[in-house]
Amino acid sequence: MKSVTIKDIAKIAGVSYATVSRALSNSPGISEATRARVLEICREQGYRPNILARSLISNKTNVLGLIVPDISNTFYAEVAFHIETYARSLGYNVMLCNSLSKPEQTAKLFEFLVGHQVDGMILVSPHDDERTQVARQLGLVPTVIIGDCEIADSSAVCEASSIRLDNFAGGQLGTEYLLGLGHEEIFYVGYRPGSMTHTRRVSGYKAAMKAAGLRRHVLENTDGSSSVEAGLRLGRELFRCGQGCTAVFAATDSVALGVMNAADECGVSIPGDVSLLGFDNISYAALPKIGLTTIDQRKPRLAAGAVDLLMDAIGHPDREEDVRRIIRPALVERTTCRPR
Amino acid sequence: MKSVTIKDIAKIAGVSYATVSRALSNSPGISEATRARVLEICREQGYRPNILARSLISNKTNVLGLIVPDISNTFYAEVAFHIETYARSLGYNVMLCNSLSKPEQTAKLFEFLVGHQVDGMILVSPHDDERTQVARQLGLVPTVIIGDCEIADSSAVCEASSIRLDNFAGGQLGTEYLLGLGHEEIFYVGYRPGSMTHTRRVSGYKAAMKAAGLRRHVLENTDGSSSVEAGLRLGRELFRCGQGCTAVFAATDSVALGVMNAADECGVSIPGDVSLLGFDNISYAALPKIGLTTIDQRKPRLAAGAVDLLMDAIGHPDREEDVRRIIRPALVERTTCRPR
DNA sequence: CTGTTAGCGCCTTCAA
DNA sequence: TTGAAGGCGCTAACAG
Repeated sequence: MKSVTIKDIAKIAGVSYATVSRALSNSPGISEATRARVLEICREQGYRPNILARSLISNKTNVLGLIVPDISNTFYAEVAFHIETYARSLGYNVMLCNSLSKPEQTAKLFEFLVGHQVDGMILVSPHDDERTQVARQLGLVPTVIIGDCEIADSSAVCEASSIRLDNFAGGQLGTEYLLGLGHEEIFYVGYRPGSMTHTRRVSGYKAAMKAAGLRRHVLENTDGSSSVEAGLRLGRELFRCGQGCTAVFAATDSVALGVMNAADECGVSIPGDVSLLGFDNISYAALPKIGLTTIDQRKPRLAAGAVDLLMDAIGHPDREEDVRRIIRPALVERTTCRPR
Repeated sequence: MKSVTIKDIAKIAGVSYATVSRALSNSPGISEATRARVLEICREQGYRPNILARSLISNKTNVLGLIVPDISNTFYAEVAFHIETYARSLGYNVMLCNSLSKPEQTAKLFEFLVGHQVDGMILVSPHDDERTQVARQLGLVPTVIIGDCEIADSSAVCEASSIRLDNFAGGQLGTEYLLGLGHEEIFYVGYRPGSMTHTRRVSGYKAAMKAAGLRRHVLENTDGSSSVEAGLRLGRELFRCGQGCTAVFAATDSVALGVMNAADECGVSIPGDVSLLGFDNISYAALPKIGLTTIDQRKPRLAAGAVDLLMDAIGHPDREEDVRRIIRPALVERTTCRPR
């Protein structure tokens, strides 16, 4: 497994290291003859450049760090896929890490990636305390955050560019859609306090309901995270004491899935008795048996936007300003909503 | 963004580079006093080691390359998650790449990762031609393949250790389960020729059917890959010309999902009229509304096994033998199968 | 056009 | 206990 270096090639070709280096990097100032000969020898010997050594000099690795909570969650997996694909097309490679949404773990990973000299970092983080934790490290390397940059219940703001969906508009859009269908008793289920994302979504819902002169009903989820189980619990609660609800706007698709399950249990038909609207458009939502109508997070755009922002930040390391990109949400109609 | 180096620290502390290096690496032969002082200065200055430079000397990066077809596919995402988590616990980081199952892309990625001096490589590849492509590169770095190592329709074998599910046993196990439920007209749907994995699965099915003295029915999928759409097409074909089938054994869960959908369309009840068994146990299968009974791929074990094999290969680079680990399949009972 | 030299950031002998 | 010097693989001046 001993790898052949530029020196070995030089020796065989009977030239200096520098000449070999020139031949490899397409530098000018070398005759076609020697270049061809050197390249040929490289091929024969199975030479492959040591990218590390190269990076050490150029001070550029062409590697981006990417931290997501959990790659086995389809939402993050899709975002990661798009980031990787797009970054690669721009000549960058991605080093992916799972933070498990643990602040200390995130900080460690950040540290590690910086040590690895990544050219930039993308942090996907829906947890406010995670971002609070890395806040002080943000100056170390150009960073883009996917998600909210503000921290709920505080005035802190991360010093990094960011891109996110307009969650307020999403909450509004979804609510107005249900309103347009003739629903009036619309319940917002699964609001998770302490998350800026959730706070914005529910605000959109409230604003739309208020504008329509209707009563707002919010079921809070006090779990640490949104899950099918949380949705199931909340759904049971809702359907058991059936309060005349005709439509449910779930805080996330996972929660919606749980609500669906609860509806089955309680003999509530969706969309016969109750319409159900999700938020995120995770891939499960599109499954034939699910067919969840939902608000799309526009993952490809989110991913591409984040990479673009990062490229920009890398290109202008001295610029002292951050930019926030906010994407307009879109409604994906499937089969879980019906006019009243 | 200028990073502080060991030299800067040395200058400030008024010692030599070497002393700083010793302080950082816990080497013996340095007084506690200076060590403490140096470390303190490092903290103050925000020093962080350049892992690249370190790797250049040690000839070890503590990075593993991981190539999967597509991380947005939940199956690979889960495997990747387990690999990353386990590898990290062993002090390794993972560099993840999506091959899109394109042989040339895979070869390029392999090349890149080798150039990056990864200590080892894990290749998840269900496509025979992809492995054919990288076969010649396998000697460059310790490699473990997750999946079949043999190539269908050829006698070629990859020179690398490998780990995979016992697909033959899985085919058998599933078939025997359906048999035990009293089914006799069992159709194997979605066999994809040219894939060793599929070939093994269908062989298991055939063997079990033969042993029971029953007729085998195999519906081939001539698409390049297994998908919900392929399953939908095959399911329609099957249910339209209803040949007395009472149970379907789908080649993969994705195919099973498509079959479910086709059943809905054709007014066939699952499991009322027809039992449905999948293969893989992707996360969709566990969703309440799906509840697919299936053969589990045991992803955590697959992942851990692959990493263990790789660690072993890295530890013994001169060993000239490959090992094949084959995992026993397990049945996951949910709600899509019923006694006849 | 080609070779020599220095150095990227770090570690590791070998002396002192 | 500490310092000086060499080198990992490669690039980038500067000479020749």
